[in-house]
Amino acid sequence: MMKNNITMRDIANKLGVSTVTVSKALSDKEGVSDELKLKIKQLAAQMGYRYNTTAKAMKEGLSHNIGVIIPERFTGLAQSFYLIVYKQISLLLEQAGYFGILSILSDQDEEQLQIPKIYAEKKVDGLIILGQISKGYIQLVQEMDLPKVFLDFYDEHSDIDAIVTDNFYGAYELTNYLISQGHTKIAYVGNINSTSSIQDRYLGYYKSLLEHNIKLDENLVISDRDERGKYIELELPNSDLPNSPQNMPTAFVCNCDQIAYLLIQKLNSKGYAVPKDCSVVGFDNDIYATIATPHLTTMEVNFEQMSSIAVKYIIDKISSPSLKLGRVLVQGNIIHRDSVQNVK
Amino acid sequence: MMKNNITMRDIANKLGVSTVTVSKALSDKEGVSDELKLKIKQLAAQMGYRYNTTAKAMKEGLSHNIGVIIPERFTGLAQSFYLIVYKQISLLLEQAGYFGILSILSDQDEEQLQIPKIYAEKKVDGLIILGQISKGYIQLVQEMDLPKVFLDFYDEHSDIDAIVTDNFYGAYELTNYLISQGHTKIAYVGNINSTSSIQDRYLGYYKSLLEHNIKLDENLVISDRDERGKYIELELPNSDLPNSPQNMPTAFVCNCDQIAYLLIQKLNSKGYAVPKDCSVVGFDNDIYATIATPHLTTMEVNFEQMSSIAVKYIIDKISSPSLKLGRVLVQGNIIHRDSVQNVK
DNA sequence: CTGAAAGCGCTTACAG
DNA sequence: CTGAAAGCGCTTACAG
Repeated sequence: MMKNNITMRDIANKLGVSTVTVSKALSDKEGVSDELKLKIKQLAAQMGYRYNTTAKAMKEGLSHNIGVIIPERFTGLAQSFYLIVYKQISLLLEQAGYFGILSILSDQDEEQLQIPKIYAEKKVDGLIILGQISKGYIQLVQEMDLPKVFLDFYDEHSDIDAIVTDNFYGAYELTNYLISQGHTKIAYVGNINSTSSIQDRYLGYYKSLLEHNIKLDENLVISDRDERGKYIELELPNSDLPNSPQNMPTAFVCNCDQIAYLLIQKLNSKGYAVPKDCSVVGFDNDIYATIATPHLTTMEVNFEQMSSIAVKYIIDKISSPSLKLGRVLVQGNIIHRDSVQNVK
Repeated sequence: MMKNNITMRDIANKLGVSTVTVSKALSDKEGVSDELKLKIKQLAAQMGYRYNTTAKAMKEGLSHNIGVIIPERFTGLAQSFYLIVYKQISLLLEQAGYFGILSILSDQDEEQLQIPKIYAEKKVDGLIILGQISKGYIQLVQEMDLPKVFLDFYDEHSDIDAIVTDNFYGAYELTNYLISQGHTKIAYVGNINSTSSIQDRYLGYYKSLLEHNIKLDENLVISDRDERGKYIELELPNSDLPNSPQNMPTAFVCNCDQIAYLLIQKLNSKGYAVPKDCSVVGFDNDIYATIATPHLTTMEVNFEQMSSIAVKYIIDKISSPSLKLGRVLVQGNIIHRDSVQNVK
């Protein structure tokens, strides 16, 4: 293959200087006269010189790439939210002089504990894991010899640093808000054994009930997905008795906007209007929040801040491996829309 | 910074052989006895050796990265479709031994003809440009010294290879279908000067009209966005006369599903029901197709095939720079749903 | 079957 | 202010 690469050597030869001088001039280091520096820069531009990052990487032993691993199940047409977060991360990385490499983790690779190529081939200096992975895979990641951080989930049994939205407090606030609007019979929708987020949101909901002396009713905890994360048909309490609204909750705390969206469809199909008959709140403030009719009152997750902390941390950790972050909780923000009715 | 890197040197030293032998053994090359080869592989695994791609990249002058440039305006919450395509591309690249680096092109960088970092720093061996860029930027890309391909748009004035869906034929088919259902007064929705896709879809619509001896009515060509791509309020024909349905088209060919979705809302707000009063077809089969009520009859774009051609081509082109692809048209596929009424 | 030498394009540490 | 030497971790071409 023909290559017409311009290197520092070429510039040096043309000017009768050494590559050392060219290197110093191009990176604005001391030890070259201003005059020569200018001449070198001009010639470089004129010759179409491009800096070879690979050589630098070789020298430093650092690729200046950060890997972002996302489990495939979180990247479908309907759930492209993490891809938007990835975009954000890649932008922030670039501003910091790094580049992101996306690695989609298939269900199969996750199950078979397949080591990601980006790690096995030393493609990256650090890893951001975006989206809950299995226990086994967490352990695999933990043994990897580079800085890593979990984003949007954590694991209580490993000490990998994690950045999550304040799920607990968010659901707590949302439930408090429903109660302030006069609701007392409030359901929670989500499989509370499937991810740490869903579980923590559930606990926040529960805390709010406790504080208001409302007894937790297990019949009002409605699962939304199987253990593999696949959505299942929602079962309304008393769904076999469509005409007994007195047994229905007056409000639903959904673990995410998409489920809130699906729940509303289900409620409508059973003859319940939202928010007239039932109030519904979501979580995430993603695209489903404004696709739903009515638009959802929900908890906005501050992904920009979360991404920004993740990027800053992972880069800092490359130069200071002893850095510890622990578990960072990023506060969300209630967005008031039209899915909650005041029943006082 | 402490580094505990295992290199081929370390393995070689432990075994009292040369790095050449280790290199050959690990990459299954000839010239090492099977016995020694096995011993080397075992020791490598045991020592936790990871292959250093950067060294290989240095040697070959090839990074084994492919850059994917997406203009920022195509990556919003509501339009994350290209990010899903990016995911697909990154998966295909990984299968082929490459990695994708996403580079989001901001409006500002596009306007100021800022050279992408991934190019200036020789981070990538090839470039996939996903989504229409400005004329000026096309020229900048054209001058770049590496293989590149346009995905989902093309430019008639440059000879960069391009892979697009068959917009022309797709809109032609969709319009034919509407006519077969008895429609004759058919509008087109889209700014026909904004992108090659919208323009070609318009021309396909027009060809169908011509073939059926239906006169093109310029009042039925409705713009949907300004020259910067920002959506504008849709103006229905005769929208000032809400009660004169006799002047309304009975069908609308929309340049994309999102606009079809917005159009339906607009129609509803003016008192027109879809598909009872007006039929609507979309294009893309993206998330808006099933968010809309009714669900849209639309043209499914075969992005999997398009991505796969793009990846294959760019990789082939790295080893055979003289390769030419021209403009590849990938056929779409009509998806029949509920937004078209037979009016015969 | 095995290995010494050279080189990919930079940078660092040192000498002048 | 300027540059010769060495080295980052591999691979290729050649010699034995």
